[in-house]
Amino acid sequence: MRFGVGCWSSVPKQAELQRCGKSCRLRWINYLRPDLKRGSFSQQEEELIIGLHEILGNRWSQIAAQMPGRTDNEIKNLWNSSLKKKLRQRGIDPVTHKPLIEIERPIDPNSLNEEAYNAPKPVFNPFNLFDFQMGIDPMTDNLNQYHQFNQGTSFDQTQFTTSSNSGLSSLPGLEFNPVTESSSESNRGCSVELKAEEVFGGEDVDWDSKLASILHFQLQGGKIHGELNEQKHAYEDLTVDDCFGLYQDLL
DNA sequence: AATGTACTCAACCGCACACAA
DNA sequence: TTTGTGTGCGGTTGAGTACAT
Repeated sequence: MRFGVGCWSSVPKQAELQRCGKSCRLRWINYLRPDLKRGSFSQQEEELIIGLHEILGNRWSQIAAQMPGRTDNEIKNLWNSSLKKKLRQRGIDPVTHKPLIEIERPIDPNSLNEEAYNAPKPVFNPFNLFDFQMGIDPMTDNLNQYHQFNQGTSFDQTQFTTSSNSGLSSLPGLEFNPVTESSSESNRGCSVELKAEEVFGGEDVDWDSKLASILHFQLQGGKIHGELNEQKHAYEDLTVDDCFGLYQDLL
């Protein structure tokens, strides 16, 4: 309080504490900060977390950034202890946010063998991909991502390479906010600015077109490398359902 | 009352990144 | 370019507590 939030490694020295700076920082962020909300989460807050998680995944710090007075640790604990269970009770898969009935579909004996069928399936989260694509041109740089995608393996988003953001700004319905303050960790690697009302479908948000744009964009990544050349004209004017259908076909 | 189980929450750990030297 | 340091994030752990048996 006396010297402001700054060099945490100096805090235990100044205060003569038997703690490391990292531990002091954590204690401040999760407990001592005066702007923290106390008490349990309201129903509204829980629904907001579910909505944000659907879009952001386990990016607790980014979720917390949308909820003043709540910490990432607090939200993470709530999710793991309570919200995951609530979603399952509602018949929703907490990882994909899709109905469980879609995931637990019966085995088709004419397709894959049972072992292959039961193997973990990659989860496609277009927003996750998109999050890492700020300042990236996957049309030219993310061939590796596309191959992983095409092989049905999990995505390794760390393998995205950076170059320009050409091509991104032309996508309809999407706004970009390239990060400029490198010191701001809450902004690191991220980019889609999110408002709570948008998560709940504010009137101005057209999620259908956003999703369609993102999925269309991913599929174009394949088209440009020739793998899907024969279908290249089919990607004009895709709907969300079309895109998800194509994605499933690719898997 | 004793024991087992489920749950919550603060804290720890390992890793990644930014930045300065 | 390399290395060391500081910092933040997400996954995980373990102590404490409430409740059931």
